Amino acid sequence: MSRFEECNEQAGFRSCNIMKEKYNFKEIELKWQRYWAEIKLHKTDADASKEKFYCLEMFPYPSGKIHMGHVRNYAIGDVIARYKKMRGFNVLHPMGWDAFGMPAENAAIKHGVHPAKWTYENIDYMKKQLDCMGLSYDWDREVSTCSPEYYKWNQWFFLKLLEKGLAYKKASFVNWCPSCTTVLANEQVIDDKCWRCDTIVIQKELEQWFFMITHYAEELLQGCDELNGWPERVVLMQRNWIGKSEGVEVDFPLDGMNENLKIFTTRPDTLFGVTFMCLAPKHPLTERLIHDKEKFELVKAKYGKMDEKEGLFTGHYAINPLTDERIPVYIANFVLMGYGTGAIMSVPAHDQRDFEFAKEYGIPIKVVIVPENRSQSAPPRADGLEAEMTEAFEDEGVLINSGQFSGLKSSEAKAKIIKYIEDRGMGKGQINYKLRDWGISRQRYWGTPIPVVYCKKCGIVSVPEKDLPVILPEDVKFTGTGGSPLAESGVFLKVKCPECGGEAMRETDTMDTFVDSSWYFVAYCLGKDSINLKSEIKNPQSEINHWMPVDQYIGGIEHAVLHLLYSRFFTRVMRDLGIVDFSEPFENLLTQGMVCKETFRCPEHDWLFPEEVKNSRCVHCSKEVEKGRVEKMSKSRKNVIDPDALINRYGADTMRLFSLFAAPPERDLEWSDKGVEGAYRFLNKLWGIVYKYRNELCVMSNESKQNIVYTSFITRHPSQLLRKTHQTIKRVTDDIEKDYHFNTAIAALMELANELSAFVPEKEEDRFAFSFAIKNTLLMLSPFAPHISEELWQAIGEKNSIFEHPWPVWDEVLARDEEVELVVQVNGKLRTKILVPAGLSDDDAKETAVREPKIKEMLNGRQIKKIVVVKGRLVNIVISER
RNA sequence: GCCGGAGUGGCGGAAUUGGUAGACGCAAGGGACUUAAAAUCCCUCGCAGCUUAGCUGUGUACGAGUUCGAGUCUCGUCUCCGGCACCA
Repeated sequence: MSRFEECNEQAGFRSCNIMKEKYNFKEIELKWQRYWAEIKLHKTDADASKEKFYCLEMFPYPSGKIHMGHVRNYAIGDVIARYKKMRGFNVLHPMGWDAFGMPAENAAIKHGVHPAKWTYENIDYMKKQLDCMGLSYDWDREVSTCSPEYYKWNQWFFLKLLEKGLAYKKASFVNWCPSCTTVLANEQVIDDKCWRCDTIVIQKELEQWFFMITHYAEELLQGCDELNGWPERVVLMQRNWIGKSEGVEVDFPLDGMNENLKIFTTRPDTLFGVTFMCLAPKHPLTERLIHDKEKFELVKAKYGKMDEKEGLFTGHYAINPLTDERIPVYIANFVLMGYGTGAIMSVPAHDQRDFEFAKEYGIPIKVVIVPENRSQSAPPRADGLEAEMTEAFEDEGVLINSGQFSGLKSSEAKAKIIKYIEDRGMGKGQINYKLRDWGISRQRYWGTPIPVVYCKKCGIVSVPEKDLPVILPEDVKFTGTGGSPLAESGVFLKVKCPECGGEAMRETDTMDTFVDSSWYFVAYCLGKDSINLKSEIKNPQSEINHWMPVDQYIGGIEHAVLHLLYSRFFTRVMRDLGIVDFSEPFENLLTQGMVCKETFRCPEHDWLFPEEVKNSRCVHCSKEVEKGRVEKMSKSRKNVIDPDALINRYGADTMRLFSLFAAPPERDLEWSDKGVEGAYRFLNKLWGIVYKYRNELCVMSNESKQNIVYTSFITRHPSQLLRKTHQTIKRVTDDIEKDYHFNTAIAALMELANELSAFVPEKEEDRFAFSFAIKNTLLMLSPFAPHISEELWQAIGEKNSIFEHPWPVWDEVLARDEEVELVVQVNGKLRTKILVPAGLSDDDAKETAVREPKIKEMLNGRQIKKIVVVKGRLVNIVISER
């Protein structure tokens, strides 16, 4: 007795084998979910005899309930996981919870419930929801980032980074959300607003912990070349975010002061065109240079305002080291302190911002670059000063008015000028990145405590490894009035210094939750209760190295920069710690599109839920509703569909099928209630076909167990249905393999089902073909709609789980059509189609086409210039015009 | 502004990579079954015209081009969506 049969017997799952007429999804979905759990169908262990496949979907934040975005994400992942399993891979398919975060704390403030309680209750509920979807997770590997067993390792990473000098503390201006009373990363600020609550973000100076991601900037950039399995646009966004630019740092001596002004430029070829210098308002030298305090405050206030250029002449001059010219020094609001040196050389002729500034303040504009082919326009003035320009010339070209470098092309000149500068000690070549170090401090409770203490005597002391985890205290009040709640906790705050034993205070900030999600994918490899990264260092039997990298990662495009970049950074840190032996965590990435729906708005009641609209009128006031555009489903617009309601009404299989059928995974999906009905109809139709022939199919299925008889039989009796089945296997397999185009795969299955429902098996070979077609339809449908496939599989007399059965293979010969439609064109225009035997030679095709009466008539009296044949498809006869 | 991506029926979307445009689904219209409705099944379905068993034009945002042949390739224009945005 097989393992499955045993389980069946015990659990009684297959004891009642009488098929019902009606498709009762509620009954069968529950039945199979229980069955799969019982036999631990989805449990995975490392198995050297099979090729591994790590299928991972981005884990959710346990906000309370799953939404359609999750449904789509996890349906896609589940199809891939189940398909790969049937293809013989040993598939790792885990799920967990990105469980730290602000909503839990907000709930605590609002409702007085502890974040832990709130979070774990949400996890319980959402886990049930995921199970109701029939997802094939190995729950034995579930992780929750808010558990001390997990966040201990965040703290461990922190200590390792601190040891390596890759974690440090500095005072810095941070993006501060007054509403969330916390710090935000640059990436969390969108259009000057908080990504979560849309409040305007202000600048505030705080002591912050940073991870030195810039240490890996170049490597993270180079690594982009290897991300062949990622969507190009995501790779591009990563590259842009890192933002490498090559140039030179040049020292401009300040006239009459024993001081240099260091600037960075990517255009050393324009150095002869410098007519002023600009400093950022926060540049360390500004305080010493300015006289007009009042005006300075104005400029400072306009820092970061994009629309206005505001400057202040300091009265000081710098010396251009190449020309010895005296250059006026300004303070300007548009110069950023955070990039380069915080000071720039300004070349108004060749930089639009400088140009606008120069016009405003009456500064000369000196042209030093001309287009390479500038013979047609007027020659530049000898002094290079240009009054007539209307905009800067920012392209590269040929140098003029540039001393010994005049006449050179920009590219050559850049190299030569950099060398000239370096040789004379005026500066040096320099590479800058836009990428900033990662500020990880958050003034919040519900996150990983940062494991350091502050001792009056010893200063910053890290918590010894043996004392990890530093656990979040329970005695915390959630008032919502600013600052870190941990600072209020008596038990937590006071601590003995690990070094001197004296009085010390704990760090009260917690870590950005992006730390949690930067390594969770390796935690799954180790399993729920055995996360121990330290023992993974140089471990020859490493489970992590066995399963990683992730073969297919699936998630939303919103993580194109943040999460993915941090994960790539952490993977390199883990590599340098000896935990992993690779650099890129995600081999292939699929970014699924958003789930969208039209919006409804009532003149009186504002946004309406779909169920609040009846016949285009508001159910509350009967006013006509305004139909808005199709937008991403969001609670604020109320254009949402509740997965629970959908499962209740149509079942998980229908919900999965529709969300996979309506659009290819990477594209946005527009929700359609009618479309869902279509998916439901399809499943009902299939149910009806199997029900109608259930008795014959059972007999067939048993007979077909004698494989040899079966195969030789169908080979001797090819039929249209058999051919269609083989063609469908080919199409579905190709569609899944080629970029996971599930929508067309499902369309092919619908076609086959249409053929099945029209088919009336009469002769014995018909019944064989029919049985074969049904079996394969179910096998191919099973990753998409697992419950109904498993149920019908049982109904046709199969004894084992359908997911134990390998994915079907097609036979090229049997898939081949006997007759093909030959398109006949005359001068590229379709004139007729004729049915011809497959494999017709080109000459025969030509002859057949020319002999066709209609074509013959058209050719009458004209000269055939040539005939193009596309084998088995088309004949194009090119004739002379009349 | 810069960098990407996209534009195909009433709608969601197909089209073997240069070879029948509109697969599959939805909606719509007609019919069958039914006392009736729902469900189900069958038929029609890009647009226009005609001498209407059919035929002829025309059609993949717009305009050119390459080719025997273009939704697909090239150039130009427009529109929409995303990312970055004073990065020197």
